[in-house]
Amino acid sequence: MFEVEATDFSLQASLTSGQSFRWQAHADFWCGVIGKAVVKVRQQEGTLSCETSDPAMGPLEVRRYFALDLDLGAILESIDVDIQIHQAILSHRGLRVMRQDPWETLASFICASFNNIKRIEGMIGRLCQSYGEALSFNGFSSFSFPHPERLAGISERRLRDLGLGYRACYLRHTAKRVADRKLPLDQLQRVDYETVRSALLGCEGVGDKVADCVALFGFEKYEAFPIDVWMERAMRYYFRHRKIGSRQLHAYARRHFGSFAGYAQQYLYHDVRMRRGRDA
DNA sequence: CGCCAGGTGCTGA
DNA sequence: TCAGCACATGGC
Repeated sequence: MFEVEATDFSLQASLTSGQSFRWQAHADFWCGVIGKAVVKVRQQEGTLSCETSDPAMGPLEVRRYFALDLDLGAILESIDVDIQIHQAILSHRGLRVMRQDPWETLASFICASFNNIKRIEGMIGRLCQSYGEALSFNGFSSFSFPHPERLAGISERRLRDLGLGYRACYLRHTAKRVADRKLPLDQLQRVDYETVRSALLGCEGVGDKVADCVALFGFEKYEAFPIDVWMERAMRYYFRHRKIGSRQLHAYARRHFGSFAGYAQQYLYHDVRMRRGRDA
């Protein structure tokens, strides 16, 4: 058991804002998996109390995962440029874009396309249960996210049996590309947004939106601005009646919000979803 | 039952 | 370049 100082942070908002799919809420804590570590986290005001199955998962790693090292105040100030985003910031202050594993993020958001969060969680849960490593900790059992090498060897049929639908072949194809190092995820860590984005677009099942999600949640590319159906709703605020292409919508968002547009996106996304009732 | 969900790929103009 | 369409599945 260890504690991590976490000021200007909302565990609840961060974990319910649709960036991750594997954390489960309990009475007064959250349970999830980071890498190979089962992690129990409880937030009491400015402190996170953590318990974990893996000694390699310490305060530094938790701090990194939840991006507690970033100056959220400065980021929010930079994107606080209109009334809509201002309201979203007031409502969800403390929401942070987490630093998730690139492969898990890529695989997860391929599954997320044209789908709802409830079902995405179910699909990914079954994927981990079937092909991940069993993990346990204090009565909690869970699974690691399966490696690309493992998923590359699973037939499309088996993946479809998990309920992945037509995404099964996309996931299999992408797992192969990563396993064969045609898509070297570890080398993408320090290249710029456009390079990450175009590399990801080479995968089947990865279009503009998925590439932006992976760039933002898996590669810390804060200028990425994923636009899904919820974000299109939020963006109507800026373009009332004018019909506008998604390409221009994207360009506008990046100009309007600046280099942390991805943070603005996450606040707006969470806000519009909370208002209109979760999931459909 | 019809509609919707953190879209993408393919086709034809 | 862009609209129109098919694609699986489960919750509401």
